[in-house]
Amino acid sequence: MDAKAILREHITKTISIPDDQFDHVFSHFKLQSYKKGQTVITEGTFVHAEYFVIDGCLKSFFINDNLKMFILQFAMPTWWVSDYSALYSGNKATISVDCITDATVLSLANEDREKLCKEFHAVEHFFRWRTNKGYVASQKRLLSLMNNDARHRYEELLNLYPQLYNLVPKHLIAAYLGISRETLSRLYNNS
Amino acid sequence: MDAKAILREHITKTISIPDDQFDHVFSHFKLQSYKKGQTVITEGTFVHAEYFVIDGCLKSFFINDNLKMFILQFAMPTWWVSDYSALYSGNKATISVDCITDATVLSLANEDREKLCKEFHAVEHFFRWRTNKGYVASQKRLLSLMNNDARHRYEELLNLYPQLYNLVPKHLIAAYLGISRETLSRLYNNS
DNA sequence: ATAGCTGTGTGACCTACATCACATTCGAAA
DNA sequence: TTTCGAATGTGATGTAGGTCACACAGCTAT
Repeated sequence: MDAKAILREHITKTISIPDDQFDHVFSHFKLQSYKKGQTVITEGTFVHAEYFVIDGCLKSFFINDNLKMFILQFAMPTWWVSDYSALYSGNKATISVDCITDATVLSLANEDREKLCKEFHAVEHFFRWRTNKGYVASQKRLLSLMNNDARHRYEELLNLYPQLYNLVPKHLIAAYLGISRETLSRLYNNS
Repeated sequence: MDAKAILREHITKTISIPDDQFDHVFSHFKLQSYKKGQTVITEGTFVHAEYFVIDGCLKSFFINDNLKMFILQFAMPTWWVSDYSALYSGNKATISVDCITDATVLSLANEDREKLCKEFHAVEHFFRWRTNKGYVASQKRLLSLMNNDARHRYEELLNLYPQLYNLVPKHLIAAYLGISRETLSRLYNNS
């Protein structure tokens, strides 16, 4: 299935949209390929677009003053990723996005999204629901972080995304869970 | 300023809307008063509405198996609060909402919000942006929870919402920060 | 093949915070 | 004004997870 079909299928889970309208919408997306390790959004620079993942795996992450990394999101196919705080506000990025594997994405510029939302009520509806889901997921993760210990969160993550176990280096999983790589290593080895 | 004017002012920060349209929108809201301690959403029951705070302070919270409480949000005037996970999905609530002080809110039923979003493109736009902001705030809090220690998060909270210090009992602030009330007490005494 | 880098395991030790127990203060109701 | 419960302070002690240090395995590029 090509990028266009994947996006179409993704969108039509939330709204229905006639072919010609979708063609118009799709014309605003740009297909981009990245190599493993390449950076898509760099902390400290302006953010112009958000990205819909077609293939591969990206991460959005924050690096604190002690150079410790925290991962906000692993972005798998059909997920959206960006620094939304920076994108919506027009400020410089505080988080970065890069590629854990070779990746193909569809990029959508901020002003194109806003233009499309204005043109088509249904597109606005789609993006409202996409963010709704993101918001709910983020709240869930907040609760889990406060409520559950590291082992519990680790099992939760692997249940939700079994692919991650083989796809993503363990120290990145630790950075997502909010624990050190050593603690993660001990979690699944010593009992 | 009455409830209608407060809502109008709140909405027109994001969209512009003619008087007659706003009147129609407003007619779907129901003004409700609660006493301190009253419950607005009860865990385990179905959720039908979301709430726009006119006056007072509410909290949305989760209680785990050990009866430990975690606060997701303090809802102050012009904030929205509900169990959005339950509201959007139609499932029973996993979090509760109650009143820290006497409170006045405008309730908006889920199907009325969806109806209004369908009727007026601008209303859909408004709700998209409201959720955008919530999503960004939630991500920020996630990062802070992973990145910063308790003292840092405490100061962050008080900077952002100085009113909370006098308005809200300390053990609730602790439940928001994800620490025990004892630890919070030690934070600002034995400094 | 060798060098070098990235990822991972593991021991020793440290620390922020939790938990438990009890004392104290304060505000609201009787 | 007394009483009672909710909120808060504080000491003693426990523990999950962090940090540091070092070992070693497996790629990749020369």
